[in-house]
Formats: sequence, structure tokens, C-alpha cells
Amino acid sequence: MNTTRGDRPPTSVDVARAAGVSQATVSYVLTDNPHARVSEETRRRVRDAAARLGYVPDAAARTLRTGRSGIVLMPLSRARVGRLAQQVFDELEEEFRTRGYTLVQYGERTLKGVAAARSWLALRPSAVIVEAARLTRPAVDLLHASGVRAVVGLSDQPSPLVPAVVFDHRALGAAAARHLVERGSRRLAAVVPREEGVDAMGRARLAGVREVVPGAARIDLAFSEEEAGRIVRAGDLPDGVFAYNDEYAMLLISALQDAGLRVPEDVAVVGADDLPICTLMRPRLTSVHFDATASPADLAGEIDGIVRGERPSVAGEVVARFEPRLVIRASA
Amino acid sequence: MNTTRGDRPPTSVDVARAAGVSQATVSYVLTDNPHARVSEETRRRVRDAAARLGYVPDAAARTLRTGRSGIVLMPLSRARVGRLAQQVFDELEEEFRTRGYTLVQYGERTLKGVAAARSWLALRPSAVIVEAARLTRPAVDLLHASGVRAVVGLSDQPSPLVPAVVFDHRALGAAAARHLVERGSRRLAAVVPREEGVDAMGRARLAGVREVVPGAARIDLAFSEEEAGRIVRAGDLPDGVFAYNDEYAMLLISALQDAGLRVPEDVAVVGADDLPICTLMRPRLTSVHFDATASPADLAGEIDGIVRGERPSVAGEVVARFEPRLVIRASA
DNA sequence: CTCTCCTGATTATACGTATAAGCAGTTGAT
DNA sequence: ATCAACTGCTTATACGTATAATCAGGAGAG
Repeated sequence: MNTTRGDRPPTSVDVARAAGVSQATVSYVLTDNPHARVSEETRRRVRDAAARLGYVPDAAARTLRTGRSGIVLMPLSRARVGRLAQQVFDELEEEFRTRGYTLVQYGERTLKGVAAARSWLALRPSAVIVEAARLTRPAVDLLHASGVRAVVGLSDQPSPLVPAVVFDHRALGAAAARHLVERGSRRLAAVVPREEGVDAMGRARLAGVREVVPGAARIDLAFSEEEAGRIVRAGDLPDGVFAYNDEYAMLLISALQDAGLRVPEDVAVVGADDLPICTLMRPRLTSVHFDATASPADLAGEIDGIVRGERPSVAGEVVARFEPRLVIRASA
Repeated sequence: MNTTRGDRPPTSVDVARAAGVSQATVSYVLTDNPHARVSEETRRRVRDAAARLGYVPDAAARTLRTGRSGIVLMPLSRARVGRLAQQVFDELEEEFRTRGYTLVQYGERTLKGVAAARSWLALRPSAVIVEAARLTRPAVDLLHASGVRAVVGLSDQPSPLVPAVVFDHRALGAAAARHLVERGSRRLAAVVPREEGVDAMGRARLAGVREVVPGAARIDLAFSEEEAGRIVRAGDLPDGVFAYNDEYAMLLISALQDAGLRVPEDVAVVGADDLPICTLMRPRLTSVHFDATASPADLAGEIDGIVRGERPSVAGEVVARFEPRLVIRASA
């Protein structure tokens, strides 16, 4: 049944032989090249042969020839980002796949600037999605000059170098603080996780809290019961806490309850991410959800448009913005 | 400073010109080819030139030439697997990267057998890690014949086709059930989640429970408070429940407590995954942890060894096994 | 009838790399 | 002194694809 020589996957030459045409014709037909002039009859023969042989184009050869792979590179460590981002990535992966791209998470975390860009270029990606802080002007220029059509930044504010997806952590912290104040909290604090990688987000959210309440305290906290217990027992607690996210909120609340303190009566607590566990805790957790102005599908579409040259890539533009939305429950 | 013509990334030819040698010599030096006979002086010149130009080999060209990419393909949807597997993937990604591979999650979820294998082969991966259930003998043969050195299955039991990573879900369910019985539960039930993708794991874990208690009831449950509440209010509850995982356990416990039932006095509950939230819930959640007989580093090393031909690929072998370990807390 | 234009193909080439094969100059054995 | 073997390189080639350039043949215009 398999008519290819040897036992490697069939190539376009094998398809050509099977269909009785030249390799070029196979390529013209299967890529739907608009400049191609091939009769309907021949197209059918080629497609039949390709299907019969189970032909799948060699990605490397295609990339080498065109100078561009279907790869969308995300040089991030999935483990280091929040739950929200993980979910967004999962959906993005799906969206890109339906559009013919492969989302590759290529975790080069140490390099920055031009050196990082060069290592990314080994894959000749069509697009790169990366923390804006790791980009420099020369790096962006190098990427564009080397055929990367879309460079998209992730940041907590618009980037002057590239179009960006903005996660407004300050606004998130501010929204939480505003609610705590309105509810009657007089002394505020914000948790900043000690975990490497998320501490930056923690500081940005703290800054947002301090936009509203300049004197808000900072609670540095590792994710451990012991440390949470120690902080609660140390006393001198504020009456309103923004706990960085829902998991830290749960950690804090369990420590507070163990110490005999009531939530929200003694200490009000606000989480973030609006995870399913919010409704399962007692009291139910008030949380700040990150609403996106654009869905993963929109984002993928936007990037696809830039790659295909249908849309311009505008530095400073905000491709999608994640804005805080308060979900009020019982804990604050 | 940049001595390359045009503005595309430098190639080995550019490096050769800069070092005053031929392109072949550059390749010999930079790949550390053992058959190469190049003087130390020349090697230095080549390496200097490469560093100066910021040369990074084109992955596509290398793949085309060698017939094999540095890609380890995992055709899975990350969103569909459990928290444990997600964490394992994150660590695997890191391990593979340090060994020079790129772990690519290429989510072709619908295809099976030879058709799936063909689509995977477009990337000429060095290794494929995939659910064993999607493999067939011809598919495995095709992969091997096409240059894929290591095909590793994920399964709840050893696979006759390939070496496998075994997640022993039955044993996990059985361990939970055994504990519940020893604690004094007379009527058992196991939750099977309705979520697509994880339901199979749920059924396997239920089967494990029934190995211990043949008459154990099955509770089909979607992750929603309404449904959990409905089930609790319907009455006729068992006095011991294995809740599939920690999150479903929390869902169930919150519903039980809302109905005025006590955990574990009225209903004992066991979760799985041993997430951090186990110690934050009240009562603290008894959970079954999946202990690995091999770390992600070991697994990556094993696969690397097979790819490099240092280790044989043995069908039926168990590369790593995840075995249940009970963590007893207050909920059961 | 000749020339141009169009159709539907083919032939030729380049992408960047790894590696087999070849080749000049030197060394060692006989 | 002669030839083989070795050293340190170079030249040549193939991987599989996309696409520019070319070409045979027929249709239509003059």
C-alpha cells in the first residue's frame, strides 16, 4: 500500500511520481499558490495521490525555503506565571493551532536583549511573545530584520518598542484597596509573595494598593503555613488585606481563623484570580478577576494578521488589556 | 560591528569568511564532530568568529540535513491533564532544554494511530511522548522507521508497544478506599468528574476503589456548587467518599458542611494530588499523593539516552511509575 | 500564415547545514 | 629513495521545499 521507496515519510517528489506530474506542480497545488496555473483535473490527481500516500510536508524544509516557520515562540517559563496566564496560554495554543501555527514555549529565561533574540532566531519564528522587559530596541530591530513579523510584549504597561498585552497589576491592586476602604478598613496591607518570578507582579499590585492608601503595609510571605501563622501571631495586624491572589488569601485566612480571628469582621481579605475555590471557602472569598478586553482567539487573530501583513505592527499599541473586575463575596 | 551581508542572521558561511576557512570547517568545529581533523589554532579562530558574529545555527537547515530535529513532541492538551502532570511537564521542559532539546506541546488531539504519527512526523521529532492509547503497532513502526528514536507512552499500565510512564490510577483509588475502610467507613463512593479528558482517569480511579469495595457507588459530578449541593441534598449518602482529587474534595466538603453534615464524622473524604490547599482547609484534607519512581530529570535523561543510542528502547518497559502514597490528615 | 498571448505544465535553483570524498603537504617505515 | 599513512584542510553534495524562469502547444488577431 505504501508506494514510497525505503520507509521514510513520503516527500513531494513521491507524490509527484504517484500523480504523474512534477514536484513543482505538487507544491503549487498543495500550497494553493494563487500564481499557480494548474487545471482542476491535475489538482485532483495531486490531492488524491497526497492523501493516498499520507503526505505531510516536511516542516524543516518548508521553513528553510521560506525563511519563516509556523512557530510562535513564547520564551517563558509556564511555572513562573500565574494561573490566569497559564489558562490564557492553553487557549492560545489551541487558537494558534487552528490557524496553522505551533505555539512553542522555549524557556530561555536568563538571556535578554540581542543575545536572547539571536537564540530565538534559531527557530525562525513567525512571531515572538515575550515579557517586554527583556526586549531592547536593537533586539526588536534584529528580530524584525530577520523575518519575525510580529513581536508582542507582555507587560504591566504599554511598551514603546512593540505592541503589548497589558496586565494592569497596579489597577488590580488599586481596585482591591478601594473596595477594602469603602467597606470600612482603616489600616491596609498587601501581600507580596516571596516566590521568585511572581514577586514582580506582587510589587506591582502593592504599588496599586498604595496608589489608594499610601501608607499600606507590605507583608512579604512565602507560601507556607508556618510563615503565615508567624505573621498572624506577631499581632499588629491591619484590618484589611489584599492577599496577592486567591491561594495566598486562603493561606492567610486559615492562619487568621486558627488564631481565633474572624474574617471579615476582624480582618477583611481580598484575593485575586477569582478561582473556583473562592466559592468553596467559608467565608466565600472576595476576589479581583482579570477581565480581558480581547479573547485568546482575538489575540491569535491579531498576531496572525500581523504575520500575514494584513495588519501593521504598531509599537506602543495595546493589543489586549487585562482589567480588574471586583467580585464581591463574604470575605471583604 | 556586524560583518554579515544584508541584515539576516549570520550563517556558517559568514563565520567561515570571517575566520578565513571553509564552511565545512566551521561545521566540523562547532558540532565537535569526532571525525574532524582540525588544528587547535583553527578551532579557536572559528569559535572566535562565531562568537563575534553572534552565530546561531539555523534549526531548520540542521533538521533538514540530519533528518532529526531536537524536538521532543508531546501531542497533549495541557489543559486536559491534572495538576500533577502539568507540574511534571514544566519540570520536563526545563530538563530537556538543558540537554539541548525543545519540548513542544503540539496538541493534535483528535487523530490516532498512523494518521496521528504522520502529522507528528512533520516536525521530525527526536522523541514523542504521548498517551499509549493513541498508539498502534503500525504507528510505532512508522515513527521508528522515520527517525524518531524514542517513543514513550503515558498510560495507567505498561504498554506492549513502547516503554511507558505509568500512572497507576487504579492503585491510587485502591489506596484511598483501603484507608476509608480501615477508618471504619462501611458504604463507599467515588467521584468521577464529568469534565471531558479527565473522566477516563476518574473511571480508572473508581475501578481501583471497587477492587477494594466491589459495591462502591459512583458519583458523577461536574465542578459546580449547584450540582454538589443537589447530590448532598438528595440524601442516601455514603459514609466514605474518594473525591477524585483535592479540588473535587473541597467542592464536596463545602456542600456537605453547608448541609450541616460533619467531616469526617458523618462523611469521611479523601482527595488526591496533595495540593497545598489540603493543609489550608478545615478539616485538613487527607489526600493520596502520586510519588514518582523517577524524577523528571531521570525521565529526560532516559529519553536522551535512547535518542543518543546509548540505551535501548524496550517495549513493555516501565520508564517511570507514579505510585500512590497516602497523606493522612483530618478529613478521613 | 505569422505573430502574440494565454494555458498548463516543467526545469532549475536556493535556503543553511552536515558530512562524504578528495587533495596537498608532511611524516614514518622499509 | 619510495610509497603508504597521516594531518589539516577543501570541494562537492544532499536533505525537501517553494518559486522564479522557461517552454510546448493551442487560440485568437491581424
